Amino acid sequence: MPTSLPAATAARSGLFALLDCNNFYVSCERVFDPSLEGMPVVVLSNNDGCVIARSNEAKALGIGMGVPYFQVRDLLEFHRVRVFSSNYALYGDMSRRVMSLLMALEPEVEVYSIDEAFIRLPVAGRQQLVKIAADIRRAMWRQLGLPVSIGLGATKTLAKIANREAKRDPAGGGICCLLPGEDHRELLSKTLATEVWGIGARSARRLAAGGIRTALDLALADEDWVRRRLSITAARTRLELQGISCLAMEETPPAKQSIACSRSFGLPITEAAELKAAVFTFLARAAEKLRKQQLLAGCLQVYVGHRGAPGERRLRLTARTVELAPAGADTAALNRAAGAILKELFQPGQQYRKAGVVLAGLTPAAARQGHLFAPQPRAAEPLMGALDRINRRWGRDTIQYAAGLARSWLPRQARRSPAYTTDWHQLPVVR
DNA sequence: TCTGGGGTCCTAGGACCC
DNA sequence: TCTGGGGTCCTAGGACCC
Repeated sequence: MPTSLPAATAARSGLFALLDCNNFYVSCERVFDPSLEGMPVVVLSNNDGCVIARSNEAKALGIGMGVPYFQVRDLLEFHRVRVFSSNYALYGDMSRRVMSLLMALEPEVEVYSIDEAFIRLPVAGRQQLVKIAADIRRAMWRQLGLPVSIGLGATKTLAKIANREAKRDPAGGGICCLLPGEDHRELLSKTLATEVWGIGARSARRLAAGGIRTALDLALADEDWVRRRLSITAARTRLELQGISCLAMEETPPAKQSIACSRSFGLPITEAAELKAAVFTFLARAAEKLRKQQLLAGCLQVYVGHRGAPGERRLRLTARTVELAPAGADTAALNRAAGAILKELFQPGQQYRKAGVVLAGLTPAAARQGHLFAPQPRAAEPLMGALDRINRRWGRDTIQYAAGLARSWLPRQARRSPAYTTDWHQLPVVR
């Protein structure tokens, strides 16, 4: 086993920075409601199911990430924590603003998630790099009102670790640089293996079985052992921790391989017509995304979630997949296929709690394949184009298929804030 | 009573072929 | 009684991410 880290090789390849918006959903709520500043705030997942974002004040109260809402409801009430249902119209729009501002400041940007982006930076002195990061932070705060943290490293994985440290240690001013040639062993030894990007609970258990508990342990572990006992992915992570970059920037997002839409229901559903209405609504959304990306779907999966055997806590999913020949993006044709699947899946008396659709086998619409036996589906194109334009102009579901109208399945959203930035009728009013 | 949603990638195992 | 081996493709399920 090697006892020291290999010399950093970043001079050739430059540096990675990771920008991460602090407590993003909470920060979005705070932008439009300053009374939330300094207060404990949490944001719930869809259906008000569990806690998915917490302000620092809420974290300090011991409210965990992902805990079911009902388990902490009393605690939240006791501490007068402000609770919000998730408002993806708002978060998605704020995310677009973050990313376009960042792209205006920096030439090489990879949007990694709704609240994170990697930035490629040239190798430079610490002072110069800190100034670049500080300028980005200041711009995000002044122009959008959002606090962000920035971590720098020779690899994406090290930039992730630097970012955690930037959040943890306020002395760094929201910035942490792990520069090539410097000794990061202390920070790596304080970072648990589970906290490393790409190492989940299961991998961490396997690593622990081999005596590997920290990021430093993993960086120094035997390559073959990691490769054999875990995976090629973990072996890459090991190299990344050593400062050897294996994960490149992806500035243009790769073409989607699947498009999905699913929801948990606010209340259990027992009627076939209600279940169908839910599935048709999800399909309308998925098909709209499909057409927006100018893709065709080659297969459709529909699944429904219901309670399993008595005593089984987890939701059980039942699914059917059909091939679509020819591939298409016509909502009416997808509805017909979904309707046929639902006839097979539906069981009277069953209580359904969730449903979803997945469009897969995606191909570019421009490369449409002819089909020997089925009629060409192009007739639907003008109709779908008009439908999308009207719904974009006048709001989602202005026009929809009648079988999708029933709304008994709608998720719970008891505490949602207004769509401040994406709906004229919900603009904040200044008095 | 009440536990999200949208993705990607890896692996193992079986089918199939020569 | 004797019963290959290696490669590819596909799929389901799991792990992981935010």
